Amino acid sequence: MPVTLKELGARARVHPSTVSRVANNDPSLRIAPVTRQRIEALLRETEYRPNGVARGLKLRQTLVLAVVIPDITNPFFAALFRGVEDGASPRGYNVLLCNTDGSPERQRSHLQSLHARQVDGVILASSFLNDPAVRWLRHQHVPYVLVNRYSDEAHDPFVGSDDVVGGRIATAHLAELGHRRIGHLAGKTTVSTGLLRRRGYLDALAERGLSTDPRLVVESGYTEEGGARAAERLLALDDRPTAIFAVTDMTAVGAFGVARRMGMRIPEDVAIVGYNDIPLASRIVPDLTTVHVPIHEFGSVAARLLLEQIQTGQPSQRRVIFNPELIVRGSTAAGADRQPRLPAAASFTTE
Amino acid sequence: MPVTLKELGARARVHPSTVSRVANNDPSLRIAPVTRQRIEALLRETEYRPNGVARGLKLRQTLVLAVVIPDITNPFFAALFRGVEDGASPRGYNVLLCNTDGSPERQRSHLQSLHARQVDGVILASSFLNDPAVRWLRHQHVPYVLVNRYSDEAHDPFVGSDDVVGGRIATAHLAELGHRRIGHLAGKTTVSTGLLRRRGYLDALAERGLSTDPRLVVESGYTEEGGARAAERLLALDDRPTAIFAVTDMTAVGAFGVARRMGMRIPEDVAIVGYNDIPLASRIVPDLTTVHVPIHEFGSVAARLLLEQIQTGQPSQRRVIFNPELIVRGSTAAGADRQPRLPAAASFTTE
DNA sequence: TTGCGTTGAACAAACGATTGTCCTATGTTA
DNA sequence: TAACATAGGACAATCGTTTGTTCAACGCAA
Repeated sequence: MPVTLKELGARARVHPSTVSRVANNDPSLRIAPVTRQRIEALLRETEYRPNGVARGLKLRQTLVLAVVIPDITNPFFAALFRGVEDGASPRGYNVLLCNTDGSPERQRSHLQSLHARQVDGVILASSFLNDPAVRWLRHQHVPYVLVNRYSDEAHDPFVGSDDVVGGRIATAHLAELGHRRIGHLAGKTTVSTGLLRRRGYLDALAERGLSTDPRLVVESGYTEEGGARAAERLLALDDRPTAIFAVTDMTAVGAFGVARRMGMRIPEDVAIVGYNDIPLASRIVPDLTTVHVPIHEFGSVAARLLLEQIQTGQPSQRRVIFNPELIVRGSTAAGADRQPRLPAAASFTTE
Repeated sequence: MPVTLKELGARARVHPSTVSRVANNDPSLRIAPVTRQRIEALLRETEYRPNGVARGLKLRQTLVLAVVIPDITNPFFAALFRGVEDGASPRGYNVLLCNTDGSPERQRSHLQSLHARQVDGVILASSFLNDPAVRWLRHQHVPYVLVNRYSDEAHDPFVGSDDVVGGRIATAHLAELGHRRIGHLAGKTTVSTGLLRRRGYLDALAERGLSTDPRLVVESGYTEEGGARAAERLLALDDRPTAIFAVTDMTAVGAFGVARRMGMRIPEDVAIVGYNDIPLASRIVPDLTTVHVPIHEFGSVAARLLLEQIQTGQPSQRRVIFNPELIVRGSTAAGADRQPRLPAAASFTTE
């Protein structure tokens, strides 16, 4: 058992509250220097650390945040988590991690549990459009920040990229290369990234007067497996696309596997573009053309926004939107120069 | 503010303790059916959830575990974490995640913070040989399980693979292929995996009477970057190795990059074997021959061992050692059949 | 009517820390 | 010398639950 204030009080022959005041350097405490030294010696000797649970109960602050994501084995979320921890840890916070596997039910149950645990705030990267769980957080006055996906436009603090622009530049790139039939692995329409990147895709096609054959847009979800299933459908079409824009890098990786199994060459038989620029994207062969977003910063900025709300006690509505940036690699350009990407200027807008 | 027992007591016109007993279904409670129903209705209506912090203080159990690892962006640790969460979450536990980046100082500071927070147990996958932090955990009576790396042979509950055997089969494989000069990216001698896999490497060479040129063994650490630096040294030798056994897949990936930059072909100019069989291993080109271990199970078994200790209140010394298994892929065998790996029988020994 | 067993709860003491208030002894000033 | 400051801490309430103990009221038997 760790030592308590009561024990220390007994050993120093003072009241526990006095030990507490010395430990916390309470300026309102007037104390004889000799007594203070006796107590301080004892604190050092016993390596006293206040019981965080008791402290949490009294102060109503646990110094714990939570990150809720679909799946930590997806490199995107691993990088995101690091960003959060790197932002929160120096301020004395520890971070809980909850995986939902994309299930609203598991998400809800995790959030309830986190609320009962009195976590100081939640970073949610698994929200749906019009998500009742988000409304519930708001209603319970749990400080929170949405990341990557949002729920209700402009109502929640949010960190992410401009998905419409991202979807557009990805698709435009394929069009510029001369592709006329461009398929889309579209995530889910119940998720903002799915809806918006698809919108960007459609915008780019419309701007160029290209066909928007509905069969070229297939819901894929966000897993490699889902990407594979959707890519199979796309590539099984009679008039199959010569290029594919995948809603995320992991779905693109799923498509890679399918194309390879079908004996198709990338990019000669089918060009592929992903989204997010996870580390894996530059290591597969051919390396993946993708839309770069600053994943680690998503996390650290979200942590900052969350801590701000916690400190002020005020819910915020700040939205930090990063500009996505196309990274051209081998999956679209056969002999693509392998130019090293310059570190992006921290270009973003905040509203 | 969530509703409290006191408020509910007032509303139901009973003492808060009575509400608590109804909520917890205390069998020692004798209560009039009508009163019980009134309280139960109120509990449902308000969706009462006991304050976890207060509960933790009283019950001395927080239902929080912690996982301490070097870096979650390393896919090995991401899979490990999923295993832990999948084992712990169904039992009502939440899991804190702490990254140390391999720094003993950060590890120590995280463990102290976790202890002050009264976490119920710790899963530690970043320990060193003879680690003072592990002794400290033992001394503080914090339930813990070491994973992948151990600190003091046979003293701690542990889940991992037989690293000597793993190192041996990896090296033996290269020797069987005819390689005479086999290099080793050796991790760190301060870490059990580094020491033991190196021992396996040396054993395999000795058994075949092959040279054990000390220049062929280079400390690499466990990051991709570290693997790259070490591989550079190895491949810069006049009589450079024709094959390399890397202590982990990530160091092998570092070596891949270097070999590629030096214009060497894998496996023709240099064959490479990794360790762990992370998902990435089968996706790079050529795909990586490696030593398979059940990463997700490492995590879930560790969670089980930890919860056992917590329930019994007794520290355990159980060690679960999985048999590693060689997966031959393209990084050692030019035309390697791409045979799908059969799911490994759950072969392991427990001591 | 007294006594006793039940029923149906209330009471109170923790868990460990924080913090506003109060108290006593010692000086100091008028 | 009386009144008053001040120094140096002690006291006690509180955060929300849990759980051993107590207690009033009632019914029933002797």
